[in-house]
Amino acid sequence: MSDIIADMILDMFDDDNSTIQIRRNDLASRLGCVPSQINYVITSRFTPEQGYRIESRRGGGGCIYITRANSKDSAIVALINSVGEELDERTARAQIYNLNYQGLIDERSAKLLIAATADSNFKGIEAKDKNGIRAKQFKQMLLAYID
Amino acid sequence: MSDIIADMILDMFDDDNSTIQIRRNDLASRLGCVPSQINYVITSRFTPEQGYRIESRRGGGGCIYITRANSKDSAIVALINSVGEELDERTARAQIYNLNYQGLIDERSAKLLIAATADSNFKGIEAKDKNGIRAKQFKQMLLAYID
DNA sequence: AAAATTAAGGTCAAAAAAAGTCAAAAAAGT
DNA sequence: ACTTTTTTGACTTTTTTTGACCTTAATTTT
Repeated sequence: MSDIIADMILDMFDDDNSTIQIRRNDLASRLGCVPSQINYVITSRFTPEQGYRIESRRGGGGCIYITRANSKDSAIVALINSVGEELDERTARAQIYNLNYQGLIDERSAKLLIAATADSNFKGIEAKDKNGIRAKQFKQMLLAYID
Repeated sequence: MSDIIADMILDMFDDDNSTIQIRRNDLASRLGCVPSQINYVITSRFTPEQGYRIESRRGGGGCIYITRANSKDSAIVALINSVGEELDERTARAQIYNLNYQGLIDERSAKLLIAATADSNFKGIEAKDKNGIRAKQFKQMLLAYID
């Protein structure tokens, strides 16, 4: 079942269309599965490591957006994969510096990334938590950059 | 529906026109919604924090005025100062959207800000902590932007 | 001029419409 | 047998929609 759901989602992408929109309940009832299975599929197979970014809105008219990185951005996706679950400030800085040096991101974005990942934003937060948040944000921001 | 209403309102603004006027009942019946939904949209999406000011007159000939703040340079600084110690995802989003709409930040930066402030980055973190981190990051990122 | 009527907009809370979470049970691999 | 992945469903949270009732202002009637 999960494969079918994943295929269905993949089929919704077409070449010029890097973002799709799904209604969770619709899709679930069309496929005859419970709605939460859609979440399962999304969280297990449409991860940042695979080059996908998820956004959603609850409430009336709500839906789930899935954005896919396109193939020319493979360098950034590769970097995302190298990050793992945690990321410290030093490493983040180095990566950002490098991305900018290689011309993969512009200077302003590099500045925003540096600002976001600075340790001073996380005062009082346990190391494990902050490095986890930083890793997630770093990946999300890079994905946002490329779409 | 609420999106349609919001768009309709946004469309009424043009460059030299920072105040618009709407007749609540008119707009509601034109769009086929109940009048109070107009209030809902206004209070949820045209808040002072987002740079809008609302005035209205009841009674015969009454109407609602919406004024958009058009402070140019120091607008970002003003916004930074208006953000307190905590910031939730929803408010962040609204502010980012507005900054971009008013041309104070570019689209890519808006995307990076949205990505950084997304709630999904903070799974498992206590509300107070995450809103604190978000507030700090938001301010730091905006400061980095205007550098 | 006062009273009544009509024409606005305002408020608030309940109901509905989504999506999210989490953990237990089931199935599939190894 | 044990481990990982999938399936399910009960419960939560967020956001939107709707409607009944309230307040204010302008207009009309007495």
